[in-house]
Amino acid sequence: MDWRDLSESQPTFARIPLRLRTLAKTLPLAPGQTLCRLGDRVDSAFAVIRGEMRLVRRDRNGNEVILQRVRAAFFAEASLSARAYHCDLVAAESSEVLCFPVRAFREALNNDAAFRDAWMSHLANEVRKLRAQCERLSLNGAAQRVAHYIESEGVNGVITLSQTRKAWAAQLGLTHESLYRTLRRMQEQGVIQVTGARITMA
Amino acid sequence: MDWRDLSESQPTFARIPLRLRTLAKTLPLAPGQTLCRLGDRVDSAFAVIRGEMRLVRRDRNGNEVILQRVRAAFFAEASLSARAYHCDLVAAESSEVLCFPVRAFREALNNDAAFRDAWMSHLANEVRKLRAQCERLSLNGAAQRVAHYIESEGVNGVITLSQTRKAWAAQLGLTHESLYRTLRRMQEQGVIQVTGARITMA
DNA sequence: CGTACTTTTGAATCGCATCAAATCTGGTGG
DNA sequence: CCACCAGATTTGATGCGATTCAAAAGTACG
Repeated sequence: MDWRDLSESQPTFARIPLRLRTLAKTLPLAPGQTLCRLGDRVDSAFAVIRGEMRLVRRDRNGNEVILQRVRAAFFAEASLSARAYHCDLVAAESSEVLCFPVRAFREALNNDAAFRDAWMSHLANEVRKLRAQCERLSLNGAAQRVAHYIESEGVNGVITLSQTRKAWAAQLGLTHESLYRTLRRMQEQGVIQVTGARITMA
Repeated sequence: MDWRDLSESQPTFARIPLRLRTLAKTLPLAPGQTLCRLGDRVDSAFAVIRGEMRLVRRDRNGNEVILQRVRAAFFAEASLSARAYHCDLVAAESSEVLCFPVRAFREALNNDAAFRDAWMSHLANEVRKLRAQCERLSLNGAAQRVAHYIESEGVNGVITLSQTRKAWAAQLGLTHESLYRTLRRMQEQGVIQVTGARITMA
């Protein structure tokens, strides 16, 4: 996963103005390395281009509470309109993060209408996806979650998975064992039809 | 819940330019009434001011799949940058919806910098809240979800609930019975301290 | 060809949902 | 002021389904 790959999954990237692009710095991070801490003054906007970043807080016993895990995406978008970061940003594994100077980022949003539109539509799209995801995760029953995923992420009851089933299971908030069994059961009952990476609601 | 209440929970409302405000229309909806359908041309941006709206799709058997439930908030934000709505918008109960002409809304975003900033920060904030919510819902164990909620939504391990516990349970993806039992157990184990609506991590 | 990872199946366990019912609460109208 | 009602809160008993641990078979890649 590099800048180029990211441009495909995150179309917003293609709209980043050249000037802002030249100001971006790629920062390699070792596993466990901290990018910044709660309370630090916001000076950069970030995107993960390789690996996984975690937004964490610590309770008074020092236990980590994971607020978010991020792969191949912008993160901490809200810090653009904040003074200080509201949590720690830590690399979960060996990762690479793209850093944009926040001042230049804000200016670009103000001056470049195309970039701004892309950014707003990126945010709105995230909101839509995340709300669907929340709705899905609050369903109980693995089968219901699978059906919801196909209906909401697929096209006309058909979906082609672009990830392993193990990763899909994690996204659905299930163990991979549960997902495998559920898919088999649903297929047996004729609710879905599985052909490789292609799944169809019957 | 009316326009005034909404302004408190949704600060974005205060930033809506006067001109756009005068163009807004309040639309009462009966339970089950459809506001618009998948494929309809986008002509309005919406906010629920009373009741509950649902964004739904139907599978080929006609079963409703709820993509989102919305109370007291903007919804279908992504339709601002779309041609057509991507799902049905239906009132779950007797509701009131604020409708903004989408053209005027887009113009306001382009011309009014303060409104635009408020809107972007609204969206970014939604993204942050929703990502935390997803992370929470993918935890298993009621106690973990409660702890996560207090750590991420509270301040320094303390939270004052502004809703009934039943509603909180729903938000956590639990039955209210589970939540009551979990709170009692956590209190017995000294993990939290409950004082009315105020809950403190020990 | 070996290694790492995914996919698949099995068995045991545990926690949450579910159903049921009692109590408590705030708000309404008599 | 009290009776009453709707909804929230609380506790109990039961069953199902997901997790967990274990292990085997399949698959991609160097």
